[in-house]
Amino acid sequence: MVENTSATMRDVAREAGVSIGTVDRVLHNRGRFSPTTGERVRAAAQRLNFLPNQAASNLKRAKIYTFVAVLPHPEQDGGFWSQVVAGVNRAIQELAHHYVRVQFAHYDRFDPESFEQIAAEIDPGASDAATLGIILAPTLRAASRRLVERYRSLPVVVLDGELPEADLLCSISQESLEGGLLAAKLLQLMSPGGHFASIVVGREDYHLLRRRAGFETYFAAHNGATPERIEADSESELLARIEARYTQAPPVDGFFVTNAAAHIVARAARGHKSVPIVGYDLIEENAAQLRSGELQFLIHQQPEHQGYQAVYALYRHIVLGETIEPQLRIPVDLVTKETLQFHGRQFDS
Amino acid sequence: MVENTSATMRDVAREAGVSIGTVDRVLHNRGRFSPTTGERVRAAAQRLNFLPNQAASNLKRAKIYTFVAVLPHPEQDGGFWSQVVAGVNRAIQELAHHYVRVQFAHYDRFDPESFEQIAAEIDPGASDAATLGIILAPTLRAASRRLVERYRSLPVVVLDGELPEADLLCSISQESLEGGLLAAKLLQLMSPGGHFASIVVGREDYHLLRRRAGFETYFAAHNGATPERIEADSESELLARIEARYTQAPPVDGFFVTNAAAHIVARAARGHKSVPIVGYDLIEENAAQLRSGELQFLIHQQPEHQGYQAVYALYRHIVLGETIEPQLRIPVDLVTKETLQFHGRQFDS
DNA sequence: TCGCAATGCGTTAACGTACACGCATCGTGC
DNA sequence: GCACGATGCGTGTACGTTAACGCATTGCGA
Repeated sequence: MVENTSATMRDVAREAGVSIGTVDRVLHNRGRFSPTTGERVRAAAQRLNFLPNQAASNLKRAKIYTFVAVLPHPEQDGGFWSQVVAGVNRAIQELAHHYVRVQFAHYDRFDPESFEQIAAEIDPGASDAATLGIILAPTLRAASRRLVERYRSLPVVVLDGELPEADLLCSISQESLEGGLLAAKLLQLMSPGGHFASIVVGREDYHLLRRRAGFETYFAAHNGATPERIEADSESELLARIEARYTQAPPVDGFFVTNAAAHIVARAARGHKSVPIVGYDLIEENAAQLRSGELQFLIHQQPEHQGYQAVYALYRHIVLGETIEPQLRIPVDLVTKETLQFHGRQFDS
Repeated sequence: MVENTSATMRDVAREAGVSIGTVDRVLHNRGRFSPTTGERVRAAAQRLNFLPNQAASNLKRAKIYTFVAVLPHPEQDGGFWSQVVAGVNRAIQELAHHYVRVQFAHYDRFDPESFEQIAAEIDPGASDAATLGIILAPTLRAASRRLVERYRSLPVVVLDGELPEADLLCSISQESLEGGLLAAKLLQLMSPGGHFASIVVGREDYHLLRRRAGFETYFAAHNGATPERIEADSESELLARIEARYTQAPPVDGFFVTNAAAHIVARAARGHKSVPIVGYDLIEENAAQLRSGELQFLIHQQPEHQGYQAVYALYRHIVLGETIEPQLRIPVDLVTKETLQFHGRQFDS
């Protein structure tokens, strides 16, 4: 399959008729060699298919790689972000001997000011403790864009969202359109011909708007219906809006909640005619309401996995120098009352 | 968070008042040290929270690790297994410099003889080329059990299935019950009160039987109905059985196909009244029928990811000496006609 | 008591790369 | 003709672990 015994610098040196010090300078482009020597060394490396041994290189360098994870406060969105943090921490554990350190910088998902503040604290300098890579949850679209722009030199991994037109190392996320399309199909199965509403909490979040777009696309293609839109800029505002909506006509036959706030919609629905709700994220409140039958379907987006993969993407790019796939698709993991039991002890009924 | 500068063997040696050679012998348990020294070294290691630096260890050892992947022929199950192979190959690529080699051993999923034959060829010896770990797809349950028993000394990673009562390093798989429960719920949404049938191709496959069990559990709990069972031992036999079934009463209102054979059921259904079909796996035929509307839902189980993770589980256990989670849950990734577009270029409509 | 084996433990040379040093050589300016 | 900087390249050591080697010390039977 793949040749296992790759050539070493010593081999290249012998092949090129120079010392391994020269090979090092040529391959790392740190001057002090003549053009002809450089050419000879590069040719030799090519010929022997030389690839540096990262283990050895790492061992010698023993430099500390600091990444920063820019995420909403862990307790926001019903603790959703703490699941991302857990995945980041698991990766840190595994990478304990690989000179990787991750700093957390948490902001308030509903306060762009707080984002700007922590963004300013990132140190992209050249010191030993300087930040070398960024993990970013782009719930605040404009501010996130500015962040990427500001630290243009640093690789950025975006998770749980998209940041179009930004220059990213990689984005890790579910396809937002996919979730919206699936939610639409499920709601239509549960209430054929019904009048539905999609809910976005935090208008700045591109990911949520795209989920809504997927949702609306489905109906546009299937029965030409236009679902209603409900928006809010905080969870308390959402609660009030849903309660108000219940007093108006026509009645809503089902809700698509584009983020973890489904439990709030279900709470507002208590005491009224029960309608199906499809939402996102396996946070505790949502799980409880799934179990009680107040929510029908949840789309889980494996936040733990996303956090874990984000750290590894940076690690593999920065430390190992590997090429990273620019997109990592997170599957649409559908959870119902019956399948909750397979999602970890904390949700066992 | 986590201390980054972990202690080295030299630190442990100083702390315990012995040489680093002794530390090595104690920590690797290769004799030639007194019980008291052993205790002192272990205590020192504990105190300093010593964890070996894998880069250094690997660098020195430079031994080749050979794994074997025991899988059905890639083209079986509509090419499903070639997707697993692709994931294995991706992992091999990434581990090119980490002294890992994987041999493929393919068997015929419907012929236990062929399994025994390749099983006999595994070399668990002590030579340099000896097999050090096994990746196994347990579609043939009894033979798989014998394989694990026979090479008891080797760690085994099972993927795309379960092998209860066997001593495994790790199993990577969707929860079979989960898929069955979800399929049942979807079919019931599509044909409320309908009469359904579950299909198992290859009675030896425990995974498929468990999926059926999940399916039947759902109905037992919800309306007390008992879905019908259809079985076959090859795809051609299945085709015949389904065609025959269409001539009998009562009509079936929906099929749950527990593996990739959904396209065969859909083919047999042509010309008859269309009923919903829920099946598994995003192979080409299934994707085409999903697009044409002959299949309604497919449960994708990320075969590529499973193959990739299987290699890494062995690598992390054998080469890095890490502790492996005994279960890796693969999410239930639900695909519909509308969301097919997000599953790679080959399925673009 | 001697001798040989077994046991206990320290020393040391790799593994492949990074990087600081330092020795030549050559060209240039005064 | 000498000093001096720039250029070219080799040497040596360090990173942390492994494992072979070999020097002590102890045990035990004769």
